[in-house]
Amino acid sequence: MTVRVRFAPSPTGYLHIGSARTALFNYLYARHTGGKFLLRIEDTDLARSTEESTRSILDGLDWLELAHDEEIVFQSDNADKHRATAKKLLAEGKAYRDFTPKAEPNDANVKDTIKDRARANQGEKNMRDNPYRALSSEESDARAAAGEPFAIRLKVAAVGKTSFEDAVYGLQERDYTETEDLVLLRSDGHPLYNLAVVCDDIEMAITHVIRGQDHLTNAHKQVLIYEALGVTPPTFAHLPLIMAPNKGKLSKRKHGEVVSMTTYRDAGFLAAAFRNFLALLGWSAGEEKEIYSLEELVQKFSLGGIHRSNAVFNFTENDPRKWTDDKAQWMNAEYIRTMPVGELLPFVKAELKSAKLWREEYEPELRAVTETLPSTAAAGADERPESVVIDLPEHGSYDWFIQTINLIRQRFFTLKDFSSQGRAYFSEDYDFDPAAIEKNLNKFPDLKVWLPELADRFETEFAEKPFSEANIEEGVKAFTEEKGTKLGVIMNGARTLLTGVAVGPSMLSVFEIVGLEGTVTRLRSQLAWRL
RNA sequence: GUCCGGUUCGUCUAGGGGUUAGGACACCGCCCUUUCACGGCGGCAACACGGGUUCAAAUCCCGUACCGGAUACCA
Repeated sequence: MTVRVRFAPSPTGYLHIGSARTALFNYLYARHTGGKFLLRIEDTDLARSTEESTRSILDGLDWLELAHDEEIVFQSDNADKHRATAKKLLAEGKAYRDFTPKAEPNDANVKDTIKDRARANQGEKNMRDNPYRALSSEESDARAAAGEPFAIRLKVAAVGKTSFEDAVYGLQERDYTETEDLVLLRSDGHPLYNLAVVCDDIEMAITHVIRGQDHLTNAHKQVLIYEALGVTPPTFAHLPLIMAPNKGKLSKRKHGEVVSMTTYRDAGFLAAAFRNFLALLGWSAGEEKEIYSLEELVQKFSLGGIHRSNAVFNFTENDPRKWTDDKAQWMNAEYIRTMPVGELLPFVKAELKSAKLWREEYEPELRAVTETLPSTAAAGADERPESVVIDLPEHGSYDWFIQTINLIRQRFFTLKDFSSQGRAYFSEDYDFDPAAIEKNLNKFPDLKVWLPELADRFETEFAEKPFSEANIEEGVKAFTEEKGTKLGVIMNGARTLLTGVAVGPSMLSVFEIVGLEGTVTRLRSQLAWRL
């Protein structure tokens, strides 16, 4: 039988990290088994569901590149079928009408109210004491015909237990006395979650239900409905939860943006890196390896590798450096630094475009995506050259662009860095970091004269000679000796003027990448000095 | 309360009767170096607790503690 799984979010907010992982695991399982990955929007809670939220969830899945098969199912479209199913169970005597007036909704702290009620019922609560359970069908029909409102509840047997084999948590058993006669249909005719899920899963021919562990007890209720319907339940696989650093609930309200997928997209994360990170939160292939391509994840994924214990998504509020999980940040940096540059290029292009730094000269990118480019191969490559600049491509050309990206990405963490820290490589209009000025320029006032002087030297010296690393090094060293200063003073001063920041690749590479003309102009510029 | 689940470095985790308890991130140190958030090398750091079974327990069993989930005419 072909595996069919589904991701079934309720559209009451953006795609958060927990749902994203659930979606990913469903996707991986489907691809691993050659099955189908379906999407169902559980929008039956009219009050809370929004179209905007649906769109945002779709955006998130799209960003993570978790493409679904077949048409999206909107649960609200199936309400009639759900009602029909409830009525069928009623007709068969497997459910009954409950004429108890609907309890007052206490919106305030529903959760607490429920808990208090449950605690109050402790010990002696008989789940089968509903007076309408035993009402004769004649009387029930009569009261319904008279227009008396009623909910439809499933008639759960008095003795016995539900049981199923969870693919993650193993054999799960629950005594009937722990489960009340659950409501299938509200008195206003609105079908309830457990009914809707079972009906839809049957209709969609779902074979494996992979979802959060918070649904474990729902699974028992759903098994009851499957049994009443005479349908074999699917295989359940419940996932451990992702918790906040204090091991409490990770919530949108309390933790805000860190839990939203769009945050990561907007912060310059690569979907591949985030997927990789997510996959390792609650699942492991049982080997000492961290970087997995999507293909490898698909190939190695198994329900058996899913953990039973919750995982903490670790971050520190109010610490800009640790605004999100360290490992996620590292993973992203690792991808940016080591993935084939051809694969990275489209993302860099998008980033530069949005920062208005993209030039048509960089364009012939098709070649890049298909060809393997100079060194810095895939993740796991044994060596990372300090500089990958090999020759002197025309400044601003396509080849120059590739080499520049390859050079600067070695110290980058996100795609955003290409347009912020890397701005000076693509534009003459870049800012100077005051700390860099202080550290590399102000401390050595002589540089105000020396650097323009160096520019003159470069201009004459490289009129004929190629402006290449070896030659530059020779020139700068001679200049340094003449001035009786240290190489670092000149280099770091130049770095600040040329790039605006105090950190970056080897200065020789920077000179070469910026080019003779740019270097000369920037060394002569007094812009930074005025700050 | 009751039911269900969980507990290995700060975090993600490997290991499921005999291991110096492994890796990754983070942190710290050293090296490289013109800078650095790159890279290299190294360090710190964990089996929740108590019983039992066994020649031998992180690993199996029981209990306790703690954490989480569930409890609804929400999804």
